[in-house]
Amino acid sequence: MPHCHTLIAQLRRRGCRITPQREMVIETIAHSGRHISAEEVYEEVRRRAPSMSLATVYRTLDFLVAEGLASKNDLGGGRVVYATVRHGPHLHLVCRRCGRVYEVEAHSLLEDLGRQAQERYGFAADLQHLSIPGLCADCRGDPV
Amino acid sequence: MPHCHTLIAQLRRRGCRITPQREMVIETIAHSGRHISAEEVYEEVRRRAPSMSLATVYRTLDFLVAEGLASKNDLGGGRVVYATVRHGPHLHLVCRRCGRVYEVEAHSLLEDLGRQAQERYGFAADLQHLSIPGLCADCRGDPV
DNA sequence: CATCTATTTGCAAAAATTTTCAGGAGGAAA
DNA sequence: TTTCCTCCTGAAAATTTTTGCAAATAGATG
Repeated sequence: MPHCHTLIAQLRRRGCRITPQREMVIETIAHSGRHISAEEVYEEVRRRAPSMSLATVYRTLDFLVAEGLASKNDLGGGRVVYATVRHGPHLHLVCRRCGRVYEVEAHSLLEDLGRQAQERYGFAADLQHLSIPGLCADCRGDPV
Repeated sequence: MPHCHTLIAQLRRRGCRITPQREMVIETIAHSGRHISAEEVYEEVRRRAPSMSLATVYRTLDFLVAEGLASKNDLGGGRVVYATVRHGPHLHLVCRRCGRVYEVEAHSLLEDLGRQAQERYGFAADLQHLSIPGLCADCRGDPV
């Protein structure tokens, strides 16, 4: 089953309304297979439905994030991207100087972190696309 | 030495220019002792310097984040807050449903995570104000 | 299939954030 | 202290994101 269908099925199961607009946004993010900006989603969706408004794209993206089916990552410099939750937990190491994003595998520590958050605070952490700011190797060597 | 002086001294050491505007923004965040929005910083700063522009507040905040002296946290629902890096590493567990933010102590796992990022990827993670999205205990019990 | 109602949408206006650009000033060097 | 160069600032414009509201509609029910 395609990824977008899985997501839509989940929403149905929760009793959320599935509108053509929502489907298109979901399909667009899911099919892109990468992190994509609101503007890109909008452009893509407009090809199929020129009447679709940008506001709806934003609202749908927020909706998906609130439902835990998509992640929102602020990469700095006005770059805000979304992606569906799909792969296993992994990290985005976002360099606060050059803005590069290093996507790295989740290791056991991440899982431990999630387990601890659950056990200690009853908090179900979304670790699918966790962003961590910092300084990358290149920028550390070039501090000025 | 007051916290804001420490921050300013660090910037000087790095060769950054210290302007009155930057000092005021730094003092405002540092003295607030909490997470504060750009708008709040602006209002506070304007009392002392009515000519200060909002654009400068935004630029200065971005600058501080890029320098690693402040953190920027998107709490969802249009709430974006800043804080100076001060305490040891700690987590913000941000509920994606109700928006509440639970500030919890850093545990050893967080330090391990930072160490691994450093060792494996040469990435110096900022763990002072790490935000993790998820679902809080209350909202898990009330999924609809 | 027709009806009903809470949700969702599009549009337009508002709010938030970033950029542009012409001065203005921090601070290194003389 | 004065000069100079680069970076910083204010103001306005541009861009991005959110919101209010009337109209439209998904999905439950009869």
